[in-house]
This record gives sequence, structure tokens and C-alpha cells, in this order.
Amino acid sequence: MANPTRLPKSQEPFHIFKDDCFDDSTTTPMMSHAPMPPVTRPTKRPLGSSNSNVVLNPPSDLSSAAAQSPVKSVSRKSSPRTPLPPAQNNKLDAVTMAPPPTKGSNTDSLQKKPFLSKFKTVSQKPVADPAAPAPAFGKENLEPHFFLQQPPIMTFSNCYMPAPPPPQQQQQQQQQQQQQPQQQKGPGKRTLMEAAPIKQARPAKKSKTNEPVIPPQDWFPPAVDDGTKPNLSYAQLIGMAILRSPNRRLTLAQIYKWISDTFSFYKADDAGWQNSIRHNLSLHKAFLKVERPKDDPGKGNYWTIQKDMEQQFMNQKLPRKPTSTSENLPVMSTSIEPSGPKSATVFEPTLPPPPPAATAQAPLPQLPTSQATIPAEVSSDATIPISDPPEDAGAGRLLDPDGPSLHSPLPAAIHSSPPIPRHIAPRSHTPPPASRGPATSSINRSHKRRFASMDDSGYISSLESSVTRPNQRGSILTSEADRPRSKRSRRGPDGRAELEIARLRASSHESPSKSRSYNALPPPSSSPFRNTERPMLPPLTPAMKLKVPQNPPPSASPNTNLQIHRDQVRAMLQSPLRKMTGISEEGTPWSPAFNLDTSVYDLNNNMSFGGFEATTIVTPATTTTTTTTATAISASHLRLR
DNA sequence: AACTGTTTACTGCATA
DNA sequence: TATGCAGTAAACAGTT
Repeated sequence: MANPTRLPKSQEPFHIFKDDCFDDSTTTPMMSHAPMPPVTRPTKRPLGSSNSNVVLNPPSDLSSAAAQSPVKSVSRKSSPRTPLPPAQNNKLDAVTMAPPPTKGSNTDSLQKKPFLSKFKTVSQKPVADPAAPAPAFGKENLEPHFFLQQPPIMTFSNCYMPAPPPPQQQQQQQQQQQQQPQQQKGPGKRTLMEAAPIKQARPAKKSKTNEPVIPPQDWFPPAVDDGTKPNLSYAQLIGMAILRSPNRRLTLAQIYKWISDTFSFYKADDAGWQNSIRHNLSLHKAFLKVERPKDDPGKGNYWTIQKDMEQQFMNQKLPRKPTSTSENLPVMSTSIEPSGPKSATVFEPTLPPPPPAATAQAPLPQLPTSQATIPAEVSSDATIPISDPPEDAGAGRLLDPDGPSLHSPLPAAIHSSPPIPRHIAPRSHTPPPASRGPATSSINRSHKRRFASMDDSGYISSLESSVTRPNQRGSILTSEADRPRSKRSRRGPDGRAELEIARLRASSHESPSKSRSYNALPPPSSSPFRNTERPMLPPLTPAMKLKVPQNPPPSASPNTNLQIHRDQVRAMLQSPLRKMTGISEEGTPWSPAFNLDTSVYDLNNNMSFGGFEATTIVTPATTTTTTTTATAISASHLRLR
């Protein structure tokens, strides 16, 4: 048994500053799915630390930039280092960003919750106490600001880039985003946010397709900590932690911290679960390791969630118990399978459902049109324009014992999909230590294991590891049959070889299926304009279902493609909407992208129209008056690039 | 030395 | 009963 060695060593206090970006009242949340109680703006208060030696100074220019987040467009002086590529100056960039409805006190900054979750918790963590020493999980990793008690209020508009540029641009943007904060920070201060271009340690796992819309971290319902083991798998815990962090990335230590802070069941000084966390991070395909920037010294890498997999952590699946109702959809299906009418009906009229119910959709803040349809190649960070506090400003602490959580959009009344924690799993009453085999068994196991390890290793664990790993301990390949190992080859689907295969397979059926299915999901309450109380109005335009444009035969020449596409665009431009709304070309509220400068189309001939999704995505940019036409145009436009 | 990350081994539960 | 998944423990290597 490993000794619980780590944690509280570092006394490095981390001060938590609230990002002021919410001062920027001009930015409004793209999502208004949650009936948020008026939030009084909390004053910024640093979390206390047990040790006052270190003060992470907020960026020196913080005050000057008080009203704006460093990365806000307003203050976005393009980095000298990473000038916008020409492509980014392209109007297309602006495409999807709908002018956010103004709403006061919205911010992308983390904001303290005025009142706490109504879900009561059994045990409140001391961590919440500013004065209390925060458990130090890692010296280098903990500075990040964890906002305790009060889930951050981060508006979606601030959290996401308006429209994901094409992969190439995304990359650049990503870098840019990451560098921006840097520019404004004091040189000496370590800025965790300023991730250098993130390099995927596991490139193979890179997400390939449409990027689901991930709600801001404040969207997530509070976790309930009743002191018992949460009914969440480790993977889910990790996912929750990451998703609730502003950057969607956390270091291992931060993950530890979030978990231990959030669930008292997990003690900071208990190495067991931490081992499991590490194990999960390594094992779970959804988690991606992202290299820590060179200028961000510290231990360990950042961990993010693979793009396609984020959804599964939003729908916090309940354990596979018969008791679990239909609302708890299988995890993996989320990002891919449209739930069909069911999911649509579930959310449609209401506010964005809390994650648990939010099955496959990115219920929330719907990103600008393109966001959902464009292949995302960025790391999770890239999608999150963090205007925020440097670095993982902490996954917001989930649970607030005392009050309704701001970030829990759904009124408690809606119980169709209660926040996970509500379900007190039967298991929760029997803490794992007890339920699991006692230490003795593990001892036995360890003995067994030693035996096994001597003759084991009979299987090819992976393409990579088997081949490249020089040092396979005692791995003499013996046939699987030789091994007494009972049931199955352990490495079945988990084996790396399989993973590789799966990955290859997955990459082969790229977007079409995935994106379609995903996009097919109703744009539930993504529209900020959609009011709960207000029944949905029928679309102004007939429910014109976008037909998937006929794909030209693969063999069609570029010119043919171009011609076809032009015809289609032309046809779309003549849609009823235009006539009805009298939107002029230049007056179109859609976005600059809809200028339809034909020259744009000539830029590239490599277009594919296979892509019009059968279901369009109504995004804030195209809200109310928008029709599928606009979206389609947008989509087509983007695809042309 | 401690931490981080990977991998292996095994167990138990749930499900088909 | 076979299988898959999740959890647990541990060995080991690399990094800080």
C-alpha cells in the first residue's frame, strides 16, 4: 500500500482572484438557459491559505483591465508574437458570433455564488474555509484558483470563441489565446494559463470530429457531497473536474484537489483513490494528456478531455442500476447518437437541463453555428477562450451546501434528471473500503500478482508498447491459452492494440455520422433567446428541412463541385427568409460571413458539401429570426474553407 | 524523494 | 456463464 505521501506538503498558498471579465457588461452570455438568480457581484477575495509566504499576484495590469478579461476581444491586442494569420482576418471569423444580448453582471469570470446549492451536503469541506489550509496536492499545480463554494459564473459567450476557425486557424488561435493572457501578466509570475502551444502527448487520441458544445463550467450542477462515496466513477470525477475548470484542463494535482475538495469521501491524503485517478487518466480514452508548457514549470502535464468525449461527462451517468431511469442515458452514446425525439422533448421547452439529463447534446450555450459543425481539432483548451484567470482557475467547486447553485440552471422542480448526487447510490452507503475486499485480499492479490507477473505478460498489450517498449518486464509472449487467467483476456477492448484499432476505425468514419447524429440533436435551449416561459414559436420559415445536398460524385471535378455548390448557395439565398425579412445583404444580422462574397468561394475548390447536416443548428448567431437557411449558408460557407 | 504516468493483475458487479 | 466495466493495488519508469 502506498503511503499517502503527498498532498499537504506544499504550503504554497494560492490566492484566488476572481476574474473581472464579467465587468464587461457588453458581453452577455450566449446562454441564458438557466434562470439565474440575480447575482450580486461578489467581491474578489483571495482564498486564504495557510501560508502567506506566497502570494500569487494577480496580473499587474489586472486593475487596468479590470473591466475586461485579458483575452476579451476588446483588449485583444493581437499578440505580437502571433499575429493573426490572414485567414483570421477573414470575415469568416466573425461568422457565428451573435451579438450577445446584453445582460448585466455576466462574466466569464469565475464568480462566487451568492448562495449555495440547495442540495445539502453532509460534509462540508474545510477547504471552503478560506482560512483553512488548502490541501496541497502538488506544489506546482495548485496555485490555480479554485473557486470554492461558489461556482463560477462564466458566460458562455466568454467561454468560447465565436466560431471555430478551420483547424489550421484553430491551432493558431489556440496559441494566440494562450499567449494573450501571458502578455498581460507580469513576467515573473507563472501563468498557468499561458499554455504554450499545446502538444498532444497522445496525438493519436486527438479528437477528430465535430466539436460538441460544452457548456461553461458554471453550467454544471453542483455535486452533492454527503460524505459518502459519490456515485460517480473515477472517470466521471475526473471529467467533472476538468469540465468545471475554466480551461478544461487540470493537472493531476488539481484533479486530486478538486475531487477531494468536492467530495469529502476522498481524502486528500488517501493515496488509494489517487492511484485510481491516475490509473483512469492513463486508461480512459477520453482523457488527454497535454504537455505542460515549457514556461510553466511544474510537475505533470495537464489533462483534458477529448473533444468527442466531453459529453459523456456532462451527462453524469448513474450507475448501471435498474433503478436508474431512462433519463440516464448511457454515457458513450452521448456525443454520437441522437437521442431522437426523446431528448428533444426533454429539453426543448425548458431550460437547459442539468447535465445529468443532458444526454447527448450540448444543451447549453449553443455555439455559433459553425461551432457545432466544424471539425474541431483543437485541444480542449483551445475551445475555451479563457478570459480567465490564469490557469485552471480551479474547477469550480461543485457543491454548495447552503444554497441553490447558480450554475445549476434547472430549477429543482425539474426532476426529470436530477443531479447526480441526488441519487444516493446504494453503494454510497457502503463505502468502498468496506465493500471491497479487505486489505487481506489485496495482500493475497499482491502475492498472486507477483506470481503472475513472473510468467505473465502473455498478451500483446499494445502495438506501441509491445513494440516500442524496450523493457517489458519478463514479457515472454506466451499464448493466451497458457495462461490460467480465467475469464477473458484482460486487454480485450482495453488493450492498446484494440485501442489503436478503434481509434483508426473511429477516425475513418469521421464526421458524417458523428456530426450528423450529434447535430441532429435539437438545439434545446441553446438559444439565449429562448425563454423558458415562452413557448417556442414556430419558425418563420417553413420547416424546411435541409436536404443533404446531393453530393457530387466523388469523381466530379472541382469545377463541377463548384458549380453545384454555387447553385445551391444561390438557391439558398433565395429562400423565403430573405424575402420575408427583407434582410439586405449587408444588413443581415446573421454575420459578416453572410456577405457571401463570392470571391470567398473561389478561394478554395476543395469543398465538400457532404456536410450539410440534416439538422441544422440554431445558434445564438442565428437565433430567433434565423432559419436553417442561414445556418446552412453558414455551414456551407465554412465548409468551403 | 516525491510526484507523475503507464501498465499489469486481479476482483466484483452488472448485463447479455 | 461469458463478457464488459469499474475499482483497487502495485510495479515500474520518468520527471521535478
